[in-house]
Amino acid sequence: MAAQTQSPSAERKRGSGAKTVYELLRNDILDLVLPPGSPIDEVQLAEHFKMSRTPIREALVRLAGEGLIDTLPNRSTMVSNIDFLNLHTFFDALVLMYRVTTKLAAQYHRPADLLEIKARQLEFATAVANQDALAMIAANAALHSSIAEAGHNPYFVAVFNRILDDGRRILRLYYQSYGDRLPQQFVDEHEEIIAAVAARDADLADRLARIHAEQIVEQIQKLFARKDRFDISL
Amino acid sequence: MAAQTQSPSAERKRGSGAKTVYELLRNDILDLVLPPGSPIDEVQLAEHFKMSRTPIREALVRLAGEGLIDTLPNRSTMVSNIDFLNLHTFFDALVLMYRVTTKLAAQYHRPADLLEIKARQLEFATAVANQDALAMIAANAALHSSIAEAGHNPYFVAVFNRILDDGRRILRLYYQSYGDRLPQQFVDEHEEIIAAVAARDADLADRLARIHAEQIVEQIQKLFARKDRFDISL
DNA sequence: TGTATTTTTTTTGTCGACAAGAAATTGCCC
DNA sequence: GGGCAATTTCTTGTCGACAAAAAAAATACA
Repeated sequence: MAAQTQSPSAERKRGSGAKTVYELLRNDILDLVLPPGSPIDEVQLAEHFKMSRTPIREALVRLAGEGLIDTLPNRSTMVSNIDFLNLHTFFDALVLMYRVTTKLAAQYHRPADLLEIKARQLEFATAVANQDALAMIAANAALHSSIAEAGHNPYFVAVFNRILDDGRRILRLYYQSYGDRLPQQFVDEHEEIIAAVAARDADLADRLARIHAEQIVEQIQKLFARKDRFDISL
Repeated sequence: MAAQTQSPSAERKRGSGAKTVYELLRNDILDLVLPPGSPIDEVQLAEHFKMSRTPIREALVRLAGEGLIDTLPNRSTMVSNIDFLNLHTFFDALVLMYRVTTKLAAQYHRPADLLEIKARQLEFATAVANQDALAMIAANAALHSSIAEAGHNPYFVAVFNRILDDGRRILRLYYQSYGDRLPQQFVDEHEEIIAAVAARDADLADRLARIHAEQIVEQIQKLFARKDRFDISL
């Protein structure tokens, strides 16, 4: 029923089947092309991508492992819901992981990491300049993910990526369009954080990350408050 | 080649195939019945469990998602290695997550959580009394996992479980037998932590968790130092 | 008309088979 | 005897088909 994005390429290589389906579905879920609750039909996906159900199934198992889809035994599977009732757990995790990963990045980053981080920051700034909300959200997540990678702690990288994924969905839900000047402020704050990381100033990086994270939390809460005033349906 | 534990039950229900294989393999990996590097053969597992390769495959995909096995494209898959060169990342994550989850448990636990925690603590004490190292390791992980659950933050629960899984493997590697008096000390420390959680004293819980975690880290480092003296092969 | 029961439909879980990729083996040439 | 190419073997990735479970629809009965 829901029209997926990409067209199925003419010829697929062996082993690429599950991977491509996984990545496309994942992006559609995170960008809310497939909003929470959307039914996921194996046969439909199979004929859409012109492959058998087996690789589709593998992609779904992976997505279920990441908590992006829910599978009822023997029955339907659908895009997982966002738990708005417990947003504070999301905020707690977001702030702490922003701080920890940024601090570790300041301590343990290597030259190549900085190049990656700066490339991501450039993408973010470009998205802001283009007023492309969707690209901005994705680029922001990618930037902070690259900072986490620079900390070289696989445990923190894994959680943080999961948190950022949920953040992408939540932000996408409320960022229809934005005329605010906040994005530019975020660009500036990112620059400060990157400078602290590059200078290996762990304490400063921690402090800046905390401020940045709390500002994001505050911003999301504001968006929610505004939204709540408009629709009472939830 | 490697002899798995459980015998394949006579009749399996629909939908239980992948789940049982997943759980059995998982336990064998965490208890080092299947040590790092062990080859995982799909057909062999299939005939051992008397089912087709499909459910086996699903179990393997899940395990790969958790990082417990590595899959070479088009080629063999094997139990993932433990990264001894970067143990400090493990220690960093362990200490922080011990602290955070225990603190949150003190703040947000509900009555049912405490019952669960105490049941786990009892299991741990029993394993210590029985001098059953393997059971002790598993019970210790289960106890701290239940404390994390009491914090009701799914992000932290997920990472922490992953950390505890790796911890099970690492500890199993060095705990052939232990005559030390440490286990009893751990029992006592657990009691203190649980009391702090029950009293909703977040700061005390944090402090106790930190001490406990750092002691565990120290203990592991000692084991490693001793081990290193004996075998030079690594 | 409302409810319980049977039947049909829909979707998943499992199976056996086949083909592609990569390693191991063999054969060939020097 | 050693190095290189062709071949075989071995494992995985993919396919189409079938059967079990659960929901939906249809039927029977009060």
